Amino acid sequence: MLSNAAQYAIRSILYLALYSSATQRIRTKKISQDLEVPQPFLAKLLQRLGGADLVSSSKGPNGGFYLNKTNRNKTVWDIIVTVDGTEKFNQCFLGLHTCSDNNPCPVHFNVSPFKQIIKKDFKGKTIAQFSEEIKKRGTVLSLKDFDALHK
Amino acid sequence: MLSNAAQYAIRSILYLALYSSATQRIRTKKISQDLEVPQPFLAKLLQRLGGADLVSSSKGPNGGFYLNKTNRNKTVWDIIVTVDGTEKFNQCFLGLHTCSDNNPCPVHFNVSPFKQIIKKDFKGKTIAQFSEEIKKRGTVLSLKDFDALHK
DNA sequence: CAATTTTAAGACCAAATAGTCTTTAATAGG
DNA sequence: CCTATTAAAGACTATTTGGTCTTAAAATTG
Repeated sequence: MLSNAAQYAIRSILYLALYSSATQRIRTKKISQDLEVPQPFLAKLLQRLGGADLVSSSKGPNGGFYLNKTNRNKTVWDIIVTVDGTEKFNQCFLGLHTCSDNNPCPVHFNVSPFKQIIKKDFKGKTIAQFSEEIKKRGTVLSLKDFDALHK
Repeated sequence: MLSNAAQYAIRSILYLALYSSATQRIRTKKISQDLEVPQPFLAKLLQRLGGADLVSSSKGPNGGFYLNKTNRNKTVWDIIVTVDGTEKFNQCFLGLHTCSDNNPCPVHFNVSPFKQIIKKDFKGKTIAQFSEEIKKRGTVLSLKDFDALHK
């Protein structure tokens, strides 16, 4: 459903929400290792996310990426929109352009309600809230892949 | 979520379920026009579906594609598996290979239950049952795009 | 059995996504 | 102010998916 890029983006931003701050910046090398994502690809992606004001960065020694206040008030939906656009997410499961509640395809009501709920979830919660939730639920619910690795 | 090919495949097979029989075969040209799908692409796709025993065909004048008894007892899930494989469908929303109920990613419980329900729906109903349902619900619920076009 | 119509098969081309590499610019620290 | 370190920028390559085209083979009809 999401592109690799969007998946990487969401995971990176949640990672930065958990572990970075304006004074504790994180280099792409470390992020890519912890998230098991190709480093050059991630670098370019974070660059894009920077342009969309979803992450912050600074160059030079002790530079790297982090999230500021503004960044933390974005949503997962913002990330998806920036990286993949809305089209793929909203499109009919069978690819019919005319599909809607009034004019549904044969699987519309099997699929559509769920997509609405997921979308609402992703729109309604900020990155900050999301990361609080991850912390609260502990390691079981956390980004296991890199939580374990992070020191 | 599904590839174009899988979407075309599902729509084509439901179309054949509604309008074809062993004596009433349908040519790729007609199918592609009614479904608004590129004809050569569809031809190749139907060829593959034939190999997987999801559709039947015969060559020559008055030839074309149709569904036999066996074909009609397949499920939408069978189509998805044949065309796209199971991987994409079962994979974690954020792309984590370790993600599971025991070891969930941050969005696992937002997404996973829905996928299970959808999958169960698609596994549990035969093409024959599906097409009955489409007929029963009338044109409103039907494959509008081609239902309107089909004479 | 010849002509025509249709799928079968497979080589081919195009576009999107995924991923790499190299050069430049900014910044911190000695 | 020089050097090292980091992101920014953009050109480049690879892989996958989507889609086309051409030739062969099967079946029907006269």
